Amino acid sequence: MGTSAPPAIVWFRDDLRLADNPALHAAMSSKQSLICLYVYDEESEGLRALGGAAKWWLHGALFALDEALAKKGGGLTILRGASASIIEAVAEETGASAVYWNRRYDEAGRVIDTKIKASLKARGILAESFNAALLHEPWSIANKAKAPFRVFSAFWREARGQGEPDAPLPVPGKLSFYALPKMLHVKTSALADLKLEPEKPDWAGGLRANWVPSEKAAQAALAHFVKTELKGYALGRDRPDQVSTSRLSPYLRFGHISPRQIWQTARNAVAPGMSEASEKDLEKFLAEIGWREFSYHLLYYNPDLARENLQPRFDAMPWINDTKSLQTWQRGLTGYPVVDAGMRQLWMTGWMHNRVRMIAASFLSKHLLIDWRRGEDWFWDTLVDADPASNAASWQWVAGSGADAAPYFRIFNPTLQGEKFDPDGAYVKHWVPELAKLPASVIHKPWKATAGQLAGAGVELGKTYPQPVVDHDAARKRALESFKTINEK
DNA sequence: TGAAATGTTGGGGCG
DNA sequence: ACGCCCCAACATTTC
Repeated sequence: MGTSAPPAIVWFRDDLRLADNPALHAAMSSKQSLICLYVYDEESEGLRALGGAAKWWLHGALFALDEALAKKGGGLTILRGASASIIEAVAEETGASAVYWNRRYDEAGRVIDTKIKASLKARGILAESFNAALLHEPWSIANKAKAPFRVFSAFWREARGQGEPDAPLPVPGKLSFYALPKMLHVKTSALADLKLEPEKPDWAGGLRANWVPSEKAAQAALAHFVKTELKGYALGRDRPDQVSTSRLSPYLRFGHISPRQIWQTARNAVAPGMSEASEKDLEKFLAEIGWREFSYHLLYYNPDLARENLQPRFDAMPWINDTKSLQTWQRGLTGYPVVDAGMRQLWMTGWMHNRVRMIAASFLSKHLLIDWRRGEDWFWDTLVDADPASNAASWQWVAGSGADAAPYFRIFNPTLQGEKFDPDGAYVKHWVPELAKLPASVIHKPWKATAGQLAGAGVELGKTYPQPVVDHDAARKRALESFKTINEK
């Protein structure tokens, strides 16, 4: 209900949850009535436009957040345009005395937020920002020389050494909302007006079938994971043929869940007597949270992480960037089954198993010698968890251009990787159904199958399934030669 | 959070 | 019985 007391604005961004939301918590604690905003900003300079899959996710996420707020008697107001002018205008028109938000770490976002904070303060409006997305602020972890870390293991040792992260904030109880005046001059948008969902063609069927973008679904996924998959995670996490990873990545990306919540739940689950998961399983899982933290650390200190090689010598890398072979990769038609399975899983569901991400990324940047940035772009557009830090940092890691990267000569053999981590070929059979009848002994190398095996499986190489787009041995040698050219002093 | 090439060892076949 | 060769099997190094 509108009251004469000034309201407080809660500006939601990549923190689309009610629990453990410091900005929301601070606004509640102020005892003011709330205005909950989301600004869809395609105008401010430098912000990277969301990819297609992320837009689809955001649509569902905003719908779910609005519903959750409605249950508390309010709702989410969606606005469209440049963040600065919108936030300032809403504050002005409603007489809000405070604006609360949770921090973001991409450079364009930080620049925008800094300006808004200054401008609000200049008008006597309280502007406060919080950490909702990370266990550790990127600037709070430094090495002995007070410099940022460039190596994960050292980073993570220091982070762990700082003690346990803060406990998450509780789910908020009663909220009181401010009734926005109907005459608000800032135009509000209906969710549908944002056109976040694909129309023609509607390619999102597989996404809908696999994901529920909400805070509630995030908590359910976490509970399910610690109950059934955490045990054995240390090994199981590498098996794309099994459901053994948490699949929390898109929930983290949009802030349906926080790393603090994940940390606490996983830790409590491994408390004595609570679970058969071992300390090792837990540490492996927490280290994955650690990689995300490290990625944000890298992004904060290297704002161009998605564009610039962390190792400048890679600027001279003789990439080939052949459009045709890029397309075989994007479409899952490289002729290497485990690569194709991964790329099709990505296209169909907006997500790919992490082990297969590494294999597919290695294949693009090494076997095809295509600039990792083309791959990063494709993942950005197709992943529901496309994250400004993790996506860029992981691509640089695989390509070898990262600070703490896999050495360039570490080239995955897609056949061996497939045989090792998808031993029965179940993952390939599911995502590359035209190979489903091949015996497991050749499923990762159909070009080595006998004529009888191929005929028996209804496979005709070059017709029903492609011949390998490159020869592994030759491609490997070519990659090593290319690397040599940038490695000479 | 590799794979391939090269080196070493030891058992077994065989003259 | 012995030396020689072959080659797994494993270890090391190289990319």
